[in-house]
Amino acid sequence: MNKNKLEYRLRIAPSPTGYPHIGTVYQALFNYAYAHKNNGKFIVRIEDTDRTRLVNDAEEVIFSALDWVGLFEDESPRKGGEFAPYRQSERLEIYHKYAQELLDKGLAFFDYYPKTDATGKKKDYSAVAKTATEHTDIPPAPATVSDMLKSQDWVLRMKVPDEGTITVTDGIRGKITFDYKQVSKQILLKSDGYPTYHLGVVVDDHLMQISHILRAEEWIPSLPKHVLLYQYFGWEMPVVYHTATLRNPDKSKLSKRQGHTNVNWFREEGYLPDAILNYLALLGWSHPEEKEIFSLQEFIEKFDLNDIRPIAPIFDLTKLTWMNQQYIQNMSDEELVRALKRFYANDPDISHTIELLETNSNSKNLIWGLVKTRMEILKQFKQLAGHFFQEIPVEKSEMNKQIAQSLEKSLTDIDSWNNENILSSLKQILLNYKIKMPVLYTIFTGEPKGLPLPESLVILGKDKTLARVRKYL
RNA sequence: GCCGCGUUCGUCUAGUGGCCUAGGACGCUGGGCUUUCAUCCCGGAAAUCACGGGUUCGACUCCCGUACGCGGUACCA
Repeated sequence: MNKNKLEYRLRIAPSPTGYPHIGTVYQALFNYAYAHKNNGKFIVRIEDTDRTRLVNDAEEVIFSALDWVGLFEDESPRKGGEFAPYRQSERLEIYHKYAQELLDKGLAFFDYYPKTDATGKKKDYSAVAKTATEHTDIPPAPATVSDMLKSQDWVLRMKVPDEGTITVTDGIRGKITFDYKQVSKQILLKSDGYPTYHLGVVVDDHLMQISHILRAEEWIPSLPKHVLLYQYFGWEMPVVYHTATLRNPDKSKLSKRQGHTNVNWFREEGYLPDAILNYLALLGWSHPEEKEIFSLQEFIEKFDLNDIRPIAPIFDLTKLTWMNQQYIQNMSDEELVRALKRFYANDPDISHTIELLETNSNSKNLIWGLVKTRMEILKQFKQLAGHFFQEIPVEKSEMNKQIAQSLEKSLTDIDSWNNENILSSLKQILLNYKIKMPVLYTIFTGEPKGLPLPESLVILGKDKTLARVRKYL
C-alpha cells in the first residue's frame, strides 16, 4: 500500500483494441469493489502501446460500457487526476527516461532487430536474445535510448539472471516459483519507441501509486519479469492477485466464437447492468451467507480479495438470464417503465406503446405487474405487449368465424367491462366450442400465449376488443 | 516440448481434519396454484469430492505423483 497516503488505489488497464469485453467489466467490478470498500480510488488507465492493433473508437466504447454498468472511475484519461496522463501513448518520455535508467544501471541492453536486411528481406535475429551470439553484420549499438529511437532497428531488452529461481507471492494462489531459465529477456522498448506492456505496467503502477494489482491469470507467467523490474528500479512491488479468466462452455478462454463477450450485446438484449454485475460477482466469489441476489453496495461491503477462488468459471448465460428476470421482477413499476423507455428509445412503435400504456387509465395500474413476471430480458417486452397498439394477424377460417360470432355476441352483452365478466364469457365459449385457451389468445392477440387475456382485454377496452373480433367475421 | 495455474452435481458454488452417508443456486424433472404463458409454493434425480499413493485414530480438506483442462512461451496486451 502507498506508504505516504495509506490509500487504496486499484486499476484496470484495458487496451483499446476492439469492442468492450465482458471480461473487462469483470475485472473492473472486482477492482472497483475493493477500492470502494476501502474508500480508495478506482483508476482506468488506457494501455494503447500496440499501435498496430489500435482501434479508433475502442477507448470511447470501453468507457461507455463502464458507464452503462455504473462502474465509474475516479481517475482516467477523460477524468484526469493527480497522475495524468492516463493514456500510455502520452507517457512516452516517462518510459524513455526509465529505460535509460535501466540502461545506465547495466540492467538492460540493446538488441539488433531490423525489420529487413540489406536486400529488403525480413531478417530473423530472434536467436540474438536467447543466446546473445555475436552476429558479424550487426552495426554498432546505440549509446543511449534517444539514439535508439532514431534508428528503428533496435529494441531494448531487460537482463535476466542466467541461474537461479525467483519466488513470488500471489494473494490468491500463494507462492509461485519460476526458474530464471524460463524467463525471456523481454523487450522493454520496441523499435517504434513505444514500451511493451511489461515496462508500461511496472512504471505506471509505481508512478500512479497503485496499491493492489488485481488482474487476470494470463499475467502469471510474466510475474517474474515484473518482479525483476521492480527490483531493478528499487521500488516496492504492490501485492498481486491473479483472478481466473472467464471460460467458454468448452472451458477455453471466453471468446466471441462461442459465447457473448461484447458488453453491447447484453445491452441490446435487455440485460440489466445490476443483474450483470451481480452475476459476475458470483463467478469466483460467493456471498458469505450464500445469497444469490445482492446489490453492488452489498457486494462492496462483503467482498474481500482473499475470498476470491482461483478456479476459472464458465460463463453461464442461462443463470444470468434467470438473475435478470429476478431483477426485473423486483423492480418497481416506475423503474420498469424507465428501463423500458431507455431500452426502446430508438424504437418509436414500442416507445409509443409504452407511453400509451403508462397513461391509459385502464392499463396504468395493471400492465406492469402482469408484464414483470413474464420477462427475462427487456427485449421480450415487444412480443408481450406489442399487440396492444398495433395490427395483429388475422387468420380467417370457418371455425374462427363461428367463434368470433359468439364472442361478439357475448362480449357485447357485458355491461361492466371487467375481468370477472370477460372471463366468464370466455369460459362459456371455451366450453361451447370445446376449445382451449390458446385458441382465444390467438384470435385476440395473434399469439397462442401471452399476458392474461381478461386483463389484456380490459386494457384494450371494449370497443377495440370488439373491433378485433369483427375482423374474423 | 518447456514453464506456470487449476480440478466438489451438467453449470456457478459451500466446505480450511471429525458437524459431509457433501449443503445452496441455476438448469432439468414430478406436483400444487391457475383462463394461456409465466410468477409463486412443495418434492425429485443429479458429485464414489479427477485418479493413485502417502501423512493421520480420522481426509473433500495436508503432502507427493499421474491424468486431464487452461494459460504463457510475441517489437499483443
